[in-house]
Amino acid sequence: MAERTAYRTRAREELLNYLKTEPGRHFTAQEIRDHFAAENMPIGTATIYRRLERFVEEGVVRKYVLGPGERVCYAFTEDRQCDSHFHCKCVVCGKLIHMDCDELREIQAHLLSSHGFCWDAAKTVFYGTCEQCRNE
Amino acid sequence: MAERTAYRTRAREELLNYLKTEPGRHFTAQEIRDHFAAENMPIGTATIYRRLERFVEEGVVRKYVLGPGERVCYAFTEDRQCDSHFHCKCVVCGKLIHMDCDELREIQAHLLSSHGFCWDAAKTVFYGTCEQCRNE
DNA sequence: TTGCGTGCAAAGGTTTTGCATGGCA
DNA sequence: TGCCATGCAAAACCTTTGCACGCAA
Repeated sequence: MAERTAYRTRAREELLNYLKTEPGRHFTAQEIRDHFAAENMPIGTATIYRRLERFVEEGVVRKYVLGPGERVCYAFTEDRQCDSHFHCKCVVCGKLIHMDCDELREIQAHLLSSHGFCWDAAKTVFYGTCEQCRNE
Repeated sequence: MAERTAYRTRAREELLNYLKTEPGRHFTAQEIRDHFAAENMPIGTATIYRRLERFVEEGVVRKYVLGPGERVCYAFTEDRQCDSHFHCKCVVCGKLIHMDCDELREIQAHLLSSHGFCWDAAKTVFYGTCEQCRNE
């Protein structure tokens, strides 16, 4: 497998730094584009998509969809072993909650051993209502 | 809430019948369009999207995304009484697995009590791979 | 100097919308 | 007859691609 030399460019650095400001948070391509445009140092759309895709290949960033009709988004992966990280989305306010939960990890094992289903946590989003919205 | 009268039209009937031929299987809008075009009784794209969306509202059809960059797709929901159990969708073969599982129910309680998140099982789908597909 | 990375613009593909017509109740 | 549903075409959107230039190594 031919390994290309990775160049350290402005766009590359800025982009990754931005994602790193909130590890685990999901950014859409547009959010990223708007951010840099607002900072008066725009990055081309094509570059954003291409770079993000490269980051995904390199395993530095993860790619998600949060629901039908939702856009693809990207998040900086703190740890490589991120399959144990779960997502809950509030259907009322739209908030996305990141959750690190041992019980859920056990369930993952249970689904596999007892039901034969290998659940991919990275692809799954729990829909429901968050505490705040429930209190309103 | 004003309830609109549902008209029985050709497109509506045909569309639903087609989805019913394989309950649980997910169809993309294009697959559907191509199917009817091939049968020499085309249905307009807009109609397909609009109808499907209505079916989703009515709870007859479910809407899915199978992964980042994948298209939205739709599947006929066999039973209406799906609140009491859980759904796993195989991203390889598309099979929808209905699951009655006490451990999952416990997790539901755990999410609520420990994380404050009220998970709606009817809206959530576990994505992963089924046993059969994993063995191939 | 080499060739990867970037930016712009254009293309591609999917989904939505507007509007006139058709068809069910 | 009164509306909802449909079809067509165009628009809106998001993402990808082509190409020339810039820049890191």
